[in-house]
Amino acid sequence: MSEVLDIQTGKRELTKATNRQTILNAARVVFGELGFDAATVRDIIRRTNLSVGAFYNYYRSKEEVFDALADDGARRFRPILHAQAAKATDFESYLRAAVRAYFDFIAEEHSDLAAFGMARREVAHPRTDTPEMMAVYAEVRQALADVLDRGLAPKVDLDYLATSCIAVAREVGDQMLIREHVDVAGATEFVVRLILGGVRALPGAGG
Amino acid sequence: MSEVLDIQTGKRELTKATNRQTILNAARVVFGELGFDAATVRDIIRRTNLSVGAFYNYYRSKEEVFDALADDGARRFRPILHAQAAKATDFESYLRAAVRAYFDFIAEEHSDLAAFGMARREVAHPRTDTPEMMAVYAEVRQALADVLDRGLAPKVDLDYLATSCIAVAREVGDQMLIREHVDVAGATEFVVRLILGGVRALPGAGG
Amino acid sequence: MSEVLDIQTGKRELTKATNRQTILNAARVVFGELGFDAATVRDIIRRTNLSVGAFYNYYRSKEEVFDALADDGARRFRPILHAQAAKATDFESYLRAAVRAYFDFIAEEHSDLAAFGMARREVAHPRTDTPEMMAVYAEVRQALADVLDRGLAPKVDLDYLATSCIAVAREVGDQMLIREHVDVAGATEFVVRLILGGVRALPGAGG
Amino acid sequence: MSEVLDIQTGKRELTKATNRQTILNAARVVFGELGFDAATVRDIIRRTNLSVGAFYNYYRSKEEVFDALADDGARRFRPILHAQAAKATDFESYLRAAVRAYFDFIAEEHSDLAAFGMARREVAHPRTDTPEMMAVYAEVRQALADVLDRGLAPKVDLDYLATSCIAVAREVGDQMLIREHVDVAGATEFVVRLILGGVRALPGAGG
DNA sequence: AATGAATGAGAATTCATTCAT
DNA sequence: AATGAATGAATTCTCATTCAT
Repeated sequence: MSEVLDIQTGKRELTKATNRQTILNAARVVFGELGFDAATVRDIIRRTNLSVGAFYNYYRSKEEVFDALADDGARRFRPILHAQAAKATDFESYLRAAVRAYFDFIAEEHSDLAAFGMARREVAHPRTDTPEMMAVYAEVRQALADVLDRGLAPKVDLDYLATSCIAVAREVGDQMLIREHVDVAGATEFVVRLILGGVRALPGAGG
Repeated sequence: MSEVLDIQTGKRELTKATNRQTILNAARVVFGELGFDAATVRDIIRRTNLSVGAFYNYYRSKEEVFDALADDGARRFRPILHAQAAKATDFESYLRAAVRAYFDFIAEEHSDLAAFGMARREVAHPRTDTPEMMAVYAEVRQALADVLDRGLAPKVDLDYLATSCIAVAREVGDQMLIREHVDVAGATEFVVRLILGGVRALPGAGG
Repeated sequence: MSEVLDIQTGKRELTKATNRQTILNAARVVFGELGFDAATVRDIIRRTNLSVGAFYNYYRSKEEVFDALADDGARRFRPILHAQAAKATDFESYLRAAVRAYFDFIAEEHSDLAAFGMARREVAHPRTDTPEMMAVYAEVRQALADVLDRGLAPKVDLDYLATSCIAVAREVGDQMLIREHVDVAGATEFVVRLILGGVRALPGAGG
Repeated sequence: MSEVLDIQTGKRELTKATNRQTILNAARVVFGELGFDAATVRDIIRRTNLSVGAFYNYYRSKEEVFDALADDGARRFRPILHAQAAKATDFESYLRAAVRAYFDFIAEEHSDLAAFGMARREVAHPRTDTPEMMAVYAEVRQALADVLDRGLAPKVDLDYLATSCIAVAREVGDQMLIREHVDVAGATEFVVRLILGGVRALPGAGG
């Protein structure tokens, strides 16, 4: 009987995990399309087979899914980023690895969503920041700051630079995803060259 | 009768044009603080001497003020941008002029808002973009794209580049405004060098 | 024109006052029938010509109407009670005056409601305490305690006695209202005799 | 299988009857604390080892537990009351016996609840009546009415009187329970004297 | 025009009850 | 029987927009 229970419990647990993820996926799309404020809980559950009540079985509030989304993204991306960072020997290799990891991450994310039959629609008042991505930005920002902090002359404005790198990666990443053929390698190369060239041109930079 | 009222109340009756502008100013502040969704019409009129009813005499909807604000920004910024562009002789001088114009614009905007005594309150999910600024981004993006289109080797990915330039200017601009001393010249220099250096490093770029 | 405005304003103010009272009256009935928890805002506004929105124009929450109701009752009954108390020379005359005032008050209240075409229905889980009445009880309790405090031997348990008097007046009052012919004089006489006789029989009481 | 479970878990499986009682006990506490409306089924089962599903195996609805609780109280109290009534020879002895039995009952009930470690939390609109106690009131009311009906002159208003007696017993009972030292004898004496004295003073009463 | 109360659709959230396991 | 996730109607409250004055 305990075996039977295990199987039953196993099914239950599986369903629960699946539902949690289903809601999270739907929320990612909806927040991405509409932004936090405009997105309603009903918008989210409409994209699932679940009921309003089920939503609240899994998340205590709209805010909580939002946060869970951020956690989810950060949790999945952080190890990837760290692994790449460990292998890097200089700024260029770090930058290339980080950007590549980020583009791979969002490309995979993107195709996951696409597999769900979800197309990113254009919206009247665009808010493309998923909390997930915001968490990823924070990660990248910190890592960049760490590396830049060690390798660059003190005259470089670190905040400006970190923020610029993030911004470029983010925007080019979005552009990349919009295109028919998602070319991760090409986008990575573009960003790396642009940033490296730019950094070398900054006053006080080693180059 | 309005004359009678003027005399009685002792203050000049606001003209129609003035009222439109009053609402627009209030809306700029409120949308900047709360974003489109969270901002309510009552939030806006609370910052004026007008009534909800008056709001709807001047604008047909909340959305319409939002759009009007965007138009207003674009309309005010376009001549500035064009004037700078006219003086520019090469990509560097154009870039510097455009970025400088943009930073001047947002710095002025910023001090206007500050003059309203706005203590930017904590907001759950902060939105710093007024529709006005968003419109300005669009202007700059277009101008940059035009110039880049003419001046660069065909191999450069124009979308990526324009997008990157805007992103950098926008993010550095936000950083600049956050700081105690708003240093337009310094921020401009940073952005120009970064982008120029980066562009030169791109494959197919002239040099 | 100011005259016109006055009239208009006058009408406006009148409507507002009327609406406030309308909601209060409806709330009195609904809370009386269903109790605070079971009563819904929609139950209340259903008994008026107003909309949900109007409810929230006048009261910020369900709780606020509840409190307003208590205030209203206390505010209207307190002066009546005090006037009667002032004329009283001994415990009997005070008691009679107070009980009479209370019965007059609830009888009038009752006929007001009846005039609105509202009949007190029986309910599954009876909650007859209107916040209004609760406030009145508090008033009476205090007054009784004051009088008893002065006139009775210290051995009498004041809390028990005050509470008992209130309870008797309250319950007999409810019975009185249920009957076809509302006989305020008869009910008053019953209560006064019962309590007076009872008090004299208590140990330590003067009688 | 339940045997297997018993052995495995090391505790005796609760029988159906026990479960019913467990739920009833939990419900008594919860309804006492929160009242019918505010109490949720989950509040009730949270105080047991059972599940929501089990709740509905034993009772068809929240309302049904409420009623069962009332039945339970009435059923437990009726024999006590009747036993006392049997011994009574006149109105005074009956009254004393009935009041005493009632106070004993609620005192016991009260200490049961206290034994649950219940720190009667602050509740917005406190409800001290369990349905059980309400049923007991009804019992007493009926018994009193029966006796009064036989023993008093026809001029006495029976409804008023029965209602008054109940009201006094109920309120004094509540007061009694609030106090540090629960003095059943003292409270009984107070109520009996008050009512007896009062009854004798009524017009048409024998005394 | 200006006013601000009225409207009511729609949002987030709760909870009694059902039902698959 | 027991379990607890799923359901969705119902609740409180908000706010863009309308409209009588």
